[in-house]
Amino acid sequence: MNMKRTLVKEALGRESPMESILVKGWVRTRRDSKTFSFVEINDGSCLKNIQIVVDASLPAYAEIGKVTTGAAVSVSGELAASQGKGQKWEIQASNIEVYGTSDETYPLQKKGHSLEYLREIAHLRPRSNLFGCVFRVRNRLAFAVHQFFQQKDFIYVHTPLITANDCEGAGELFRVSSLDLKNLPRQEENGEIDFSKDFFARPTYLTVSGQLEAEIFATAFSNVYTFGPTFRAENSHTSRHASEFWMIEPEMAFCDLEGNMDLAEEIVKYLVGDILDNCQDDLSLFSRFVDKGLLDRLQFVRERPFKRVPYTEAMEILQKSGKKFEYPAEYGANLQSEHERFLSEDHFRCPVTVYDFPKEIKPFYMRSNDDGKTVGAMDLLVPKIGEIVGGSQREERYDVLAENLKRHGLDEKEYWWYLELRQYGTVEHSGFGLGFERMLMFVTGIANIRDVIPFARTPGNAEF
RNA sequence: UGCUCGGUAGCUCAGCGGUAGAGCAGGUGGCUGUUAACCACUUUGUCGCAGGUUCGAAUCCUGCCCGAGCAGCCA
Repeated sequence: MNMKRTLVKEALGRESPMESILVKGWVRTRRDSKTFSFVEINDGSCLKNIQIVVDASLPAYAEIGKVTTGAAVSVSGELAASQGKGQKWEIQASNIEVYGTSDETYPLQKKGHSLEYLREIAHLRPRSNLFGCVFRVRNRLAFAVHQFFQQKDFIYVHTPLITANDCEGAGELFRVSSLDLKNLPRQEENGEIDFSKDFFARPTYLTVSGQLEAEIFATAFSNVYTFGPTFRAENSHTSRHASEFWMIEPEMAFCDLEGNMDLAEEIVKYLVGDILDNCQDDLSLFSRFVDKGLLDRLQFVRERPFKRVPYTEAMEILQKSGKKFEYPAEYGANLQSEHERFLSEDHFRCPVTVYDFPKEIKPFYMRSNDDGKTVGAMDLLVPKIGEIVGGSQREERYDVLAENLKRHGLDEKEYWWYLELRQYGTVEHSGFGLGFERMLMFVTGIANIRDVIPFARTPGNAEF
């Protein structure tokens, strides 16, 4: 007979016992008694393990020595109310079969491990409690992103990962090439590398943003979003930067900066609320072991309105704060990490959207305001993490955009199609980038971006 | 890339000039409807690598490698 396997999540959520049940998973721990053993099994479907009672009178008990932490097993038996405290259900085993054994060298012993150590065993850490929670929440968060936009009839667009755009000013790029590094073709005139011989007949890179292409789709579908990987070759060693990360980039036609800020705040609240409603068990582990204030902060973010403040006013707040900053808060300067943290953690004590930044510190595509000094940019800052959203209203006026390209030293010809969007049926439009991993850090309380990515890519690290 | 901190048993860490320790994990025995089980006993080390100082270096110095934090860049 072929019995259907039941997931641990489903078994533990049962209202009634089951005469026969089959579960499969990995052994977390075993406790032996004289006449029976307790075995706890986890299959990743939820944080909790299911307790198996294996009586010494069973034929299979002869093999109980193989049922060690880390082993893959299959258990059949009866789902019954537990006689002990601590769990509602347990399985009285009639048979237990070991698929793959494990031994004392198994790196994930049933003791707390440091995050740094677990990072070094990225092939096994998903089997730990903490990372099980992280990646279940990651899954749910990705689902919620799509749900949010689909409910609003945004069109999901797949923008290219390989791009010829190298001058967005957004950090270093990874080059994509199929040229033989040991035998590079050279231009006769100047000896420089001849990229016309390369695969795409031009220099190409991994994308740092799908925004420009998303703008194309927004001027056809009105409301669109991208959700995919992006790449930055910056040599950053911080807890919030990775070389490969996922970004969510909505782009909306017929939408100004205010509508853009509305959407940014709405999605942050929505995602927080969705995780609060659907990942309670996982969140409870984070709030116990990672960040005691997590649940309060998430509730707060879901319920309370965010603050909104123009850049100029933000600078005044920083100047009047009397606080000594390493980098002085002066008009024309970028908001430093310490400034962002002061605004969201000390002054407003909630998420803050700063908008209307000096044009000198922002990219060419942002829309010039009538004051001639600022552009319609916005950053959404959250406590502990800082910038989680960065966006702007895009310059939709052909002449102004062409002038901006010139001012930034960029070649109009390279942006011919971007300019043509302003030549044919141009319209005000806006969008932003939401860092998926930063959102996940915010929602889980995990402090290091390397611990919310299954296999993190950072400078010098791409093993798994 | 700059500054700071760190690398000692499988893991977490103590030792900081006199020749290597604890807790946990593992092993053995006992006990128990147990639940990060408990009790007793017990195994384990190129002290990151390479030089140097010293009678003697895990300990001090130099270089290198690796990791972490902060800053810049940004999401």
